[in-house]
Amino acid sequence: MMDSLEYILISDTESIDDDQQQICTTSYDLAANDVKTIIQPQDNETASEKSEKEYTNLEQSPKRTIGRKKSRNPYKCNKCKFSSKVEAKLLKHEINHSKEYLFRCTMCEKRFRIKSYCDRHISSHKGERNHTCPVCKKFFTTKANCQRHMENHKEAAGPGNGYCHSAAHSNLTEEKDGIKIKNEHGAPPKVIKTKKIDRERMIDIAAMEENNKKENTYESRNFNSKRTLDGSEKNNGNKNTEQGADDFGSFFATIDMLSKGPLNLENGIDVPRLDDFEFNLNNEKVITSKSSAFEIVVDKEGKCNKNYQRVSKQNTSGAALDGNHLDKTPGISKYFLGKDKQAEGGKFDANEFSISNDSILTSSVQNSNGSNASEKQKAEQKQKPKLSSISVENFDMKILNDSFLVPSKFDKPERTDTRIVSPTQTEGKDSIFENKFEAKTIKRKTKKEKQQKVGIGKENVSNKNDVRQLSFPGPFPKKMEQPVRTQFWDHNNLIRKILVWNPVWFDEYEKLKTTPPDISKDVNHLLTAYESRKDYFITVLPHLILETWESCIQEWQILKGKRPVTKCVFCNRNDTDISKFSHAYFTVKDHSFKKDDVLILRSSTGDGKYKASLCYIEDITNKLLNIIKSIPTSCHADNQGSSAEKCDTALKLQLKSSHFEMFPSSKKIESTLEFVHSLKDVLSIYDGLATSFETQLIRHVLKPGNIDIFKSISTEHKERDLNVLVNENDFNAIQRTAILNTADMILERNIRNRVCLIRRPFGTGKTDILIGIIKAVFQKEIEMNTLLKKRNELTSQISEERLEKDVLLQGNVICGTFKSFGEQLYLNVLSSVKNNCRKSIFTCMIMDEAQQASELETLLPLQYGPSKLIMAGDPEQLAPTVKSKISRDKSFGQSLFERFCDHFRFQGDKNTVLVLKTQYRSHQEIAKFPSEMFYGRHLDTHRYLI
DNA sequence: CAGCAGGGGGCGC
DNA sequence: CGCCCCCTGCTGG
Repeated sequence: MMDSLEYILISDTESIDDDQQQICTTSYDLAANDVKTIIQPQDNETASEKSEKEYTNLEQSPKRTIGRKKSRNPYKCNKCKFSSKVEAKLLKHEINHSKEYLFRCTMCEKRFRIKSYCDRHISSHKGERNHTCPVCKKFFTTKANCQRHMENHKEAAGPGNGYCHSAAHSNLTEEKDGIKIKNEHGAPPKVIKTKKIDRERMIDIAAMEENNKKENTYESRNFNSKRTLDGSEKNNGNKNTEQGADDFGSFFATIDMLSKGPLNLENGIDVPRLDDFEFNLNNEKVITSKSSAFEIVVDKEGKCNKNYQRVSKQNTSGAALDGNHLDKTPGISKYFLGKDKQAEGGKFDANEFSISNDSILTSSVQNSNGSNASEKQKAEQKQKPKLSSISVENFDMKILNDSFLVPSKFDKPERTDTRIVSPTQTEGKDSIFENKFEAKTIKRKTKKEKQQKVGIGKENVSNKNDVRQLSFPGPFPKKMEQPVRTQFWDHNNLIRKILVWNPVWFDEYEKLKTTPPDISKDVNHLLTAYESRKDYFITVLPHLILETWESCIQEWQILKGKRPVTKCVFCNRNDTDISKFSHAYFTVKDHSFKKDDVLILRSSTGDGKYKASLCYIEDITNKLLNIIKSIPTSCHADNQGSSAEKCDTALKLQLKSSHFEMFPSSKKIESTLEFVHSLKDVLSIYDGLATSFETQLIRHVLKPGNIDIFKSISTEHKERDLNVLVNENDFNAIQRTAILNTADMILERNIRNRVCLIRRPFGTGKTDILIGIIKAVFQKEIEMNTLLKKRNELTSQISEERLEKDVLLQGNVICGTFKSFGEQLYLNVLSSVKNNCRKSIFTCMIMDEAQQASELETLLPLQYGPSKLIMAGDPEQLAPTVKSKISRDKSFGQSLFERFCDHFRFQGDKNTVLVLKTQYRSHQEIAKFPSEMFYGRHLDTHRYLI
C-alpha cells in the first residue's frame, strides 16, 4: 500500500550519515522475475561468488556472446570478459555494469539503464505492431519476434516451400490467397499513415454509439457473436476475446489510436479520428472513407471492394485485460481494421461485420478454436461466463457512457503516489511492498471485478471509481484518495499536494530531471482574462506547485550533503481528521526549524530500514528540557556523547503529514528530520491571492475589460496646474501628463477603482515622476486644506528609513516596488491592516518595476485593499523570475503590468497606457541600439545628450 | 509461443 | 555518441 513512499536506507551501521545514505532503487530485472534491490554504491561480490541465479543478464553472458570471441580486442572490460576493438563499444558496454537506472518510462514505473531500452519499452505501451509475418499475416511488435515466429512456419512447412526463412534473403514474391506480397528480406510491409485522425469524428462516433447503445446490449452483441462465428453455440462467448484477437488479427493493420493521447475531452486532448485514412497493407492500398468512421475499403486492384469492410475494436494487441496490462495501457488502446478473410480457424462472415454508415459494431471477436481449450479453462470460463468478452464489451460501452472519458480501466493511475516502486520486502507474509505480490493482487481484484461486471453487465457499467480503486490500489488509504472538499483558497490544498511528494524524487531529479508525476499535467497557459476567481485560482495553483517543486529541488541540490539530519523524538499524535492531514508532535533539540518548513521525516521500520515522507511544520513551541536529555542531537554534528549532553530548551514541532502511516506509532521508534524547503514564501503568495480575492480591484485583475477603471488621459490641464504643480522646466509634456493624471486619480475622493499604467523605458525619469506625483498630490491637498502638517514628512522624506509604522499608517498612498512590499517592515506594518482590507486606509498603491512582479506577486500588495493602482514599469526590462521551464513556457512569468498593457494599449480611440519616450540617461549613440532593438525606435534621447 | 528486456555490433553524424 | 538492428534468455499465458 505504501510502497512508493518508502525511502529505505540500507546501512549496516544503522547510521544515517549523508555519506552512508544509500537509496534503494528498484530495477526491473524481469528476466530474473525478481525485483532486485540495487544498493549503491558498493557491490564487492565477485562474479565467481555469485550463484547462477544471482547473475543479471549481463553476468549470465559468459554463456552468451560475451567471451565467445577471443579477446584480441584491445578494449577489455575489467568486470567481465567483454572486449571490443572500439573504445566506444567498451564505454557502451560499461553502462551495463552500472547500477544507475537513469531512464524512466513515462507511462509506468519501469526504469532502464539505457535510453534505447526505455524508448523501446515506451513504444511497447502503444502496442504498435508493425511487423507482419508474410506467411500468416500476423502482426508482431518487434521484427525479432516476427522472425522467430516465422521459424515456426519453416518447421511446419519444411524446406523448399518457396519462402526463404533464413533471414528471408529472398526477393521472391509470394502469392498467397491471391495476394502478391513482395518479400524484401523478410521485412514486413510497413503501415504508412498519411493522415492523422481527429477528434470530431470520434465525437460523431460517440453520438452514433450512444444512439445505438440500447440495441447494442450484452445480449444483442452476444447474439452477433453467435451468428458470426462458426463455432458451436456451446463455445460461443466462452473464449477469451484477447485470444481471438490473434487469429482475427491475421490480416490486420493497426492504427494507433494513442498517438494523440487518451480520449479525454475534459483535458482538451485531441481525440484521434478515423478520417481519410490511408495506408498500405501488404502492397494494398487501404482507405477509410470520410463518410463512415469505421468503414474500411481495401483497394486491391484499383477498385473499392466493400466486401472488405469490417472493423472491430480490440483492446491492446489482443492482450488480456488483466493486471499486467492495466497499468500499461492508458486510454483506449487500439482499433484493428481488417479484411473478412480470416485465417484458418475462425471464419467470419463479412456481412455480419461490415459497418454501415449509421451503425457501429463493437462486437468482440471470438476464437472459434475453442475446442482446443483445456478442460480447466472451460471450467473457469463456466464459472465466469463470457468473462473477457463481456469485459471488452463493457469497456466499449464505458467509453460511451463516460462521454469519451478515458475508460477507467485504462485510466492512467493517479500517480502522485506511485512514481517510485519501493524496494522490496521479502515475499510472503504481509509483503504489501512487494511488486510481484501487488501485481497479483491487482489481477485478483480485476478478475473479481470482472465477475462483478458480468453480474451487472446487463444493466450498466460498473462504477468508475470502483474500477480505478480495484485496478490501481495506491499507497494511500481510500480516504486519502478522495478529494477533500474545502474552499479552494485554503492553503492546506497546496500543502497537501506538496506533502504527497516522495522524498526519493529529490534525489532522482538530478539524474532523471523529472517532476513529480502529474505535477505538470494541469499546468495551463495563463490567460488574459478569467471568468471567475476560481478559474484564476485553478490556473495558477499548478504553477505555484511546480515552482515550489523547483525551489525544493534547487535548495536540495545546493544543500546536498550539507544538510543536517536531526534526530527527533515522537511525542504523540492527533488524528482527529485524517481525511486531511495527520498531526503529530515531535521534540527536537535543533532550533533551526521554522514554521512552514517542509521536512523529510524518516522513521525506522525496525529492520534497519527507514520509511520517509514529507512533513510540514505547522507550529513550533519551546519546550523545557529536563526530559530532553535522552534526545540525541544531530547525528550529523556529533555522534559521540551527545545523548548525555545537557541542553536547556528544545522545540516541540507540530507536524502534519498526508500519510498518517508515516508517523511512528511509538516513542521508541527512531526518527529523524531533515530540512527541505520553507513554504513561507509560497504560502504568503497563496494567502495573498486568497486575500486579494476579497478586494475591490480583483475583478479588474481577473477580467480587464472595463476601460472605465482607467484614468482617462486628458491632454488638457489647467494652466495653473501646469505651472504650479508641475514645473515645465522639470518635466516634459508626457511626464507632466502622467503626473497630473495620477495625482488627479489619487485625489479622487470616491473609492472608485482606478488603474493607471505607465510604461517607462530606462532613463525616462521614473523616480522623478513618482516624486512629482507625490508632490503634486500634496500640493493639491495643501490647496484643499486637507493636509496635516505631519504628512509632509511622507512627501519630503519618503526614504526607506522613514518608512516607520506611524508614517506608513498615516499615509494613504503607498509607493514601492513589489519587492519592497514583501519586506519585513512593510509586512509588519501592513499586517495590521491586512485583516481589514476591505476598509483599507491605503487608497492608492503605486507600484514601481511592475514588470518584475509576476501576477501573483502583484496581487500581494493588492491584498491591502487599495482601490487605485498605479503601475509603472517597462516590459522590456527584467521580467519576473520563474524557476520552472514549464511554467515559464506557459507564461506564468507574465506580469500583470504587461497583461494590462497588452489589453489596454489601444482601447477605442483612447490610449490608456502612458508611454514615456524621452530618456535622459544615455548618449544618443548608446541609446540607439536599445531603441531600435526593443522600443521600435520610439525611444528618444533628450537633446542635452545628443 | 509471443512479449519483453538485456546485450552486442554496425553505421552515420 | 546515438540510433538501429539483431540475437538471446526469461517469463507467463
